[in-house]
Amino acid sequence: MEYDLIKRLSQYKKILVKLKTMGFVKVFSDNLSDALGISASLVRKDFAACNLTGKRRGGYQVNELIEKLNILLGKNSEQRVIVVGCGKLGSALMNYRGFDTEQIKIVAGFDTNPQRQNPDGAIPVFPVDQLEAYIREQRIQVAILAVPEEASLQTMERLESYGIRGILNFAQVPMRSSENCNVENVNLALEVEKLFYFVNAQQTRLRIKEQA
Amino acid sequence: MEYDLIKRLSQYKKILVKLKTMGFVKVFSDNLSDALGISASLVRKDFAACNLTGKRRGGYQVNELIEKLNILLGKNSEQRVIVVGCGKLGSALMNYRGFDTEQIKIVAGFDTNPQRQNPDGAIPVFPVDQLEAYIREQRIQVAILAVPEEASLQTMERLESYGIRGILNFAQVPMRSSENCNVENVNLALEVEKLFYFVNAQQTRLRIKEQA
DNA sequence: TAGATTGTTAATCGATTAACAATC
DNA sequence: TAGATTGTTAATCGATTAACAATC
Repeated sequence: MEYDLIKRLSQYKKILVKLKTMGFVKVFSDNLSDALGISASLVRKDFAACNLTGKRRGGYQVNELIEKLNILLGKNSEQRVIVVGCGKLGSALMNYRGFDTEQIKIVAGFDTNPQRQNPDGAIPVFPVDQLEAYIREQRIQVAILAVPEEASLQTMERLESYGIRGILNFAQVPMRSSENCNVENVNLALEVEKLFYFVNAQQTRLRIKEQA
Repeated sequence: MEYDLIKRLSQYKKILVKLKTMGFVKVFSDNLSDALGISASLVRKDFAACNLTGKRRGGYQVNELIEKLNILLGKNSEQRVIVVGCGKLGSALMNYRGFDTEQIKIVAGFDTNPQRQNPDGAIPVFPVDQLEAYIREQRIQVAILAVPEEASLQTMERLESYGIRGILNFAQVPMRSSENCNVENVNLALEVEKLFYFVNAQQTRLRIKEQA
């Protein structure tokens, strides 16, 4: 999975920004490995894979790393995203504060329900039949999908055909990525299930210990 | 990561339930491997690891699998969860439809803001100072954390000290699991970042191709 | 019996870490 | 120069797959 690398790149960047505010000019692979709980080898390997070079004795330049990581992560252009499906979850995501710090900007929402539409809002919400025009005119590449389960497959296919290249999918049914369109599935129920599995497993283990 | 196994167990279960409604009585490892896009060996290995046995010629009993998977995933008792932080995201999660089908029940919310409190709602929202009493009295083990970044660390520590064993964390700062408490971090900004990385990477690749 | 599928062992693969020569 | 840190190669580890003997 190349996914882990991207995740780490993003983590490196966050730490580097913090270090910069603390006055750091250079960092060593050891510093970053400590902060992330991974080996220094992996840090160096990641950097090498991304053509981020350091000096054999002087470590890596913080400024240079941040700048290059921003380019790699596409942070130098604004990251415009639309939200399709503006029910409770969708509209919560439209106002999610966690996006602000990451140059991610929700530019519009779309919903079939006229009561949720509001073309004049701070973040406008349009009817779904304007999706295609909007995506093509504004050259939108990434969408967050928060429609009810029934509509998810059909909506996903429409988004792909309109030229969307990346989808963050909150529908209960996980979707697979296609050649043109990368899909990240966020399955909240599954995450909660994992937690209960661990809680149960832990208690079972304790019970076995007590018996022994 | 044992995480992948749990994820697959949950996926197996979902498929098996569907197959059951279609009248299936038994399944072969081949059927499940096709549905999940993994090898049949892995299916058999997963089942062996969970003491789910089949017959050398007759495959696995669908009913038996579902039942045992439900026990493993803790689905036979109701999975009660509280939501801490009932802003837009938190209250959207309280009403998230995707939990219903998985026996996950949001039993209460907690918020410091009196305007959001509503002890008599369908899902009551209490002041945060009632957290400890509620968790201990109701023996709550799992919490969803959707508080603003400033409050996340402190709230997490409180939850742990009150006996919470699993936390689904929506705060921007990822938290590490401790011995007693398992933390799953949902970092929405990171997910969106991944998508842009792929979109960019794909376009870069195309550009390079064109130049060649 | 012959055929099919499990359960399990060995092989493969990819990701991470350890080690160390190159070099600042 | 001596010492420290990178960049890279070899070793390790874990997860997945392939293969096949056991057996229904």
